[in-house]
Amino acid sequence: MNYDEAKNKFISTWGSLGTLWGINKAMAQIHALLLISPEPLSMEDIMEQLQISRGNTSMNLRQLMDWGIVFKENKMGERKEYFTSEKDVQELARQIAKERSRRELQPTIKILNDVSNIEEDGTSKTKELIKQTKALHEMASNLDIMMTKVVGQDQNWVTKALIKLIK
Amino acid sequence: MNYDEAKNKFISTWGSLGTLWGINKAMAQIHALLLISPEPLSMEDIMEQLQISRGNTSMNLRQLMDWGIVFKENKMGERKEYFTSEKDVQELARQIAKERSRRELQPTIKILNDVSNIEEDGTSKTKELIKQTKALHEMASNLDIMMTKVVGQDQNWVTKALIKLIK
DNA sequence: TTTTTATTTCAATATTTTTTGAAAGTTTAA
DNA sequence: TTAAACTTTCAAAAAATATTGAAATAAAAA
Repeated sequence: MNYDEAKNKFISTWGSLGTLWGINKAMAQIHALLLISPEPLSMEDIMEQLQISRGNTSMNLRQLMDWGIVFKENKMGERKEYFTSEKDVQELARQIAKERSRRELQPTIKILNDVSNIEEDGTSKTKELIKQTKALHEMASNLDIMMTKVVGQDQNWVTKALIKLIK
Repeated sequence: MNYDEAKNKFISTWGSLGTLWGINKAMAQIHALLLISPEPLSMEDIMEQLQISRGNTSMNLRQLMDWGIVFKENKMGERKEYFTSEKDVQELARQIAKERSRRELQPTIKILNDVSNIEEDGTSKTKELIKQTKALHEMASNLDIMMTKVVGQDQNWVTKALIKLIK
């Protein structure tokens, strides 16, 4: 496998993986491209390399910046904007975990809490609803703690310790 | 909030959360419904409660069974098939983690490994590709270990210990 | 066997999501 | 100013995905 094959394979894998996790293909591919690019890229560069339209590129770059994993850069003397990705994968994971927690997990936890606190009326269906949503609430809360705290902690203690602990 | 409101809220939340994680709405809603139902439900029951077609119900029930989180049950003397969900949320999480690992994470890890093993040619772009895919490979491998081993281990040691460790 | 009850399949349809591209907007340079 | 370089917006089009429903299949009862 040569460089170009490897690069394309990586970008397309990352792209289809993205859709599987609720991030669209273009967004995931732009991110992949920036992640492995040693130099910042302009919108033109990205459009050309991924064969996507200007509008698409603009919108998805914006979203990546909203996620806090892609940044604008200006080259002196140049009007054009350039973009780079967060290059430290540990920090990348931390940022993604933080955002997914904020956008999905925390709202869900809130709803599970509301639902599990309805009034007990003695019927089995109410009992079951309360029981299951309480259990999900506890699990989601634990997951939230893990996601926002474990990931991105210094690699050399929690993660490594944990993995040793379990192997 | 009364029972019906709470139930609907739970089902629709679970449904829209599903799409965000690569599981379609109907599938997630069927699962939610079964999860809080004290009794097994027939296809008719599900169709009626969620207002979805027979074909849709059949296909998504099949997928849920493929995921190993919904089971067929037969009531004696009855021809109809009934369905239940895995009720233990810990076991549910373990099963989902296992399947996602098998379907997504492991194939990705394999590709990251292939890509990160291309021949070093001294150029900065090749260096960067190798460096980043190696880092992602390591992270994905760690995540895979965590997902398949930590989750679903007896609640009262790993998870609790971990959470205490980090708080 | 034939009929009845229930489930599955899949082409057609509907819905949702993504992408495009051109017009409008913005910013710097002339 | 006006022009040039570049970016954003958004309605329309395209693509991807989910859903329907009726015909085919299966399995049990009459």
